[in-house]
Amino acid sequence: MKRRNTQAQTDILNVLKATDRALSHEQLQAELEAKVDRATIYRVLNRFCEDGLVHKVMDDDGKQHFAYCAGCDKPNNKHQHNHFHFKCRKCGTVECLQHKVHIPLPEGYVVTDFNGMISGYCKKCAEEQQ
Amino acid sequence: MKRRNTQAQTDILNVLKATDRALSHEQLQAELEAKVDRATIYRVLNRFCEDGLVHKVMDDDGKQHFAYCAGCDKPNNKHQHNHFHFKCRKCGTVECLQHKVHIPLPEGYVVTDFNGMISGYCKKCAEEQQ
DNA sequence: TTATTATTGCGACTTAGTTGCAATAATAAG
DNA sequence: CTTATTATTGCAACTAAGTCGCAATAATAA
Ligand SMILES: [Mn+2]
Ligand SMILES: [Mn+2]
Ligand SMILES: [Zn+2]
Ligand SMILES: [Zn+2]
Repeated sequence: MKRRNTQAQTDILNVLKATDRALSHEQLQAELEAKVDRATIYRVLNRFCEDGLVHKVMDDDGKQHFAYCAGCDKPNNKHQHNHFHFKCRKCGTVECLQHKVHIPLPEGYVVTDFNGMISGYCKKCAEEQQ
Repeated sequence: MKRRNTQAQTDILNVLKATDRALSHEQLQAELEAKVDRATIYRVLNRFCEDGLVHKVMDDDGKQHFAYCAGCDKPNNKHQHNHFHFKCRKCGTVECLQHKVHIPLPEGYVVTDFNGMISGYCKKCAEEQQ
């Protein structure tokens, strides 16, 4: 399937490019002044993931967040998402952390995906807390 | 609220104690020959999590898995779940890996939870694959 | 200009997990 | 042992996130 250029796609990609955060569907839709259908947003995001333009992270509430691939590893031309994410329980932001991880696996195991998420309170919210 | 001893609870805990894996609701229910209601299973599991008896991990399909706390860190009497998990895309098992991780966070950030999950194929399934 | 087909919008659907409420039963009190 | 208290359970209804089928739209190729 050859990809086509559409407004919805460029709008969504621009929102993602404009931040270093991983956005939930909800957050993304809020940023899109142009009304784009829910299902379309999900389809576009999944296409971006397939194309390696964006990566998806699952938070511990089971909600997916999408981030533009900027700080991702590219060892010998292979794209890897082995970095951690931090989710603030108060303000809800999910940020990509720089820190890369390599976890030793039992012999014979094959890795296809990595999902690392730490939750807590970001500096701002931790201070406001009390 | 003081806890009471019930059959459902001991059954569920026994299933979890008998394995080193993190079980989904579905997998757990399959192990329970005694019919326990879906909602009850979830409530029991969440109670166990509150009590620090069990920990919950989210897989990248947004499905939660529960494991008995055996290999969890206990620095100065504080219970921590900073280990990784491996989920096999074929057989669906989620295992707790020994490997502990400490991720450096920006100053002022406060951690409350850790969720680390690697997906791929376990040795057995990788070999069968082809 | 027309044909091809990727993409969109809409609604219906699925799946995982939660919640309200009345019934049940574990523990404490008498 | 009997009764009272209330944590726990089962059931059904509900929620929320994400997916899917399908007809309409529109980007690209011919
Ligand atoms: Mn990436
Ligand atoms: Mn633990
Ligand atoms: Zn925050
Ligand atoms: Zn396997």
